[in-house]
Amino acid sequence: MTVFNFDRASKLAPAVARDRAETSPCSACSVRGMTICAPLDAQELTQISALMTSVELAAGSPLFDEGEKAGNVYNVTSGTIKVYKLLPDGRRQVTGFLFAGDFLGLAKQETYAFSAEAVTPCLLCRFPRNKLEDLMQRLPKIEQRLLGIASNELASAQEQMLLLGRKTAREKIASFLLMLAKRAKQRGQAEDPVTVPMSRTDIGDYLGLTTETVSRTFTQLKQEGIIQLLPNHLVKLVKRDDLEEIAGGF
Amino acid sequence: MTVFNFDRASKLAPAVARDRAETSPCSACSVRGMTICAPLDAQELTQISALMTSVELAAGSPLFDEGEKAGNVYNVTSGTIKVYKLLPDGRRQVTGFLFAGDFLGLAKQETYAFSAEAVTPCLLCRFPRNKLEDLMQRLPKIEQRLLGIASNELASAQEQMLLLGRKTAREKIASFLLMLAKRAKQRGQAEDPVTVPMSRTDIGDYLGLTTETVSRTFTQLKQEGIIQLLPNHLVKLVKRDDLEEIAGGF
DNA sequence: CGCCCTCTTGAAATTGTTCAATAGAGGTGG
DNA sequence: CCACCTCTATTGAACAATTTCAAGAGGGCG
Repeated sequence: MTVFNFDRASKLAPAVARDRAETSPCSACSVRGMTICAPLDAQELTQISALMTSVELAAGSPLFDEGEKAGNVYNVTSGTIKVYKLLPDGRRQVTGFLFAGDFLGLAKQETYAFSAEAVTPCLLCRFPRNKLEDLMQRLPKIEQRLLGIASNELASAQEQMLLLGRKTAREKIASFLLMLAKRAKQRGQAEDPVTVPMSRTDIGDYLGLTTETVSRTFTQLKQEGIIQLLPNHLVKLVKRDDLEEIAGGF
Repeated sequence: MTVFNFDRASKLAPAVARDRAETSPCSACSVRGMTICAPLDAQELTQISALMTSVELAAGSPLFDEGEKAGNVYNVTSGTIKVYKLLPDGRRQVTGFLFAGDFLGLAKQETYAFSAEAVTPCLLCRFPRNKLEDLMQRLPKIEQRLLGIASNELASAQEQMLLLGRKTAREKIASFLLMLAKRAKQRGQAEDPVTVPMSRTDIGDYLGLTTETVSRTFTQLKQEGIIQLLPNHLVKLVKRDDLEEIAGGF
């Protein structure tokens, strides 16, 4: 079994890493075009894949914790990861959700600035940071790509600050659903009945709301016929225009 | 007059740019060590300074607006800049304040993702983006530096999301004052009577609060003897430990 | 089939906002 | 140099959105 089969992961053991022997397994990677590997040719892929270890995570398993030594960076190949920060008393802010193709672990400092945990079963590619840095010296394309990724994340972070600081609960939920739809589309997945794999608590911690408010707002939108709550974590965006209107230009 | 005299700017015309003739004016730059120029030697400084134009901004003058073509990047050499996003109905989120030594204008996309405006009179170094990108090809050190800056900004952005999503007004104000003090210290300025150059409205728009709440919270902290509000936008952090306690691990 | 965890719903409480008025500070011109 | 004017900051009271506390319903997994 190759680790590059997606969306079939079930009954995964937590945080199992396995060595890889195949030559350039990356050539079969379905998310290659979206991530740090995108600008590399076949020969360079072989080089980077030599550094890579694949990691499986069961739903709910931690990938790393804030403050831990930042030894690795990751690429999500399937599943959903949440990234969060905690206050001393336990209040949590989810600062992002990561899906197939997303990059994770950028840290200028020696330690991670946030914790990361699997929301669903996940597959990731892991790269030791020091080795990747060595490779970057020889392949500046990677560094350029990383800078591009960081710029995009910075723009998203600002969008999220606008949401957290200035939007109402209703606007937050609308923005959130549209964001999920947009990102699903980007990675070639269905965007209309959009998959919402995370719990109400996670959504609340992402949007700066309580679970109750998230739940109430979903119900409200449902009763207005703007969305439908389907089984299997699916949400149908019945009146997408209304959602866009509510979200306020996201 | 060199543009590298700081803190004396007064009666500035808005957005005046002037060509520069001196060779490597950067050698006298007081913020060089903190910015993209940090890793460059004298000869490389000459190269980068050849691309540079200096810009003066009067307090309240815009530097650029969200959506505008992102033609330049900037380095703040003195003064305070605010960076913000707007909702269609005018609600504003200030996503950051920039001080001497800070870098501004990173944009993967063709257009700026935010607006920037001077809070106080400012001096900046301006670099055309395309020319800087050419130079980066030859001097990968710059790109590395930029990636480092972006990583730091990303970490700050996540800290700010935690603040916006999960902290109370009191905690937000405490965190804000400590952040200002910390950054003043970093650039070698007084950190105890800390300078708070921005208006209550700007602070509110940064912290996701109204001016009234900002004002009330300042008053409350003052009455508890935790801070003192001095003239000239100065705030004395009388009980810094209490502030740290209130801020909750920032 | 039943248990447990998540989600939903309700009512009360609270934080922060909104609306409104006053006080203060900085800048201008006489 | 002082008085005035305007913009910003402060303070108060009523209001509203969201949270908190509490209970019940639903759904998935063993």
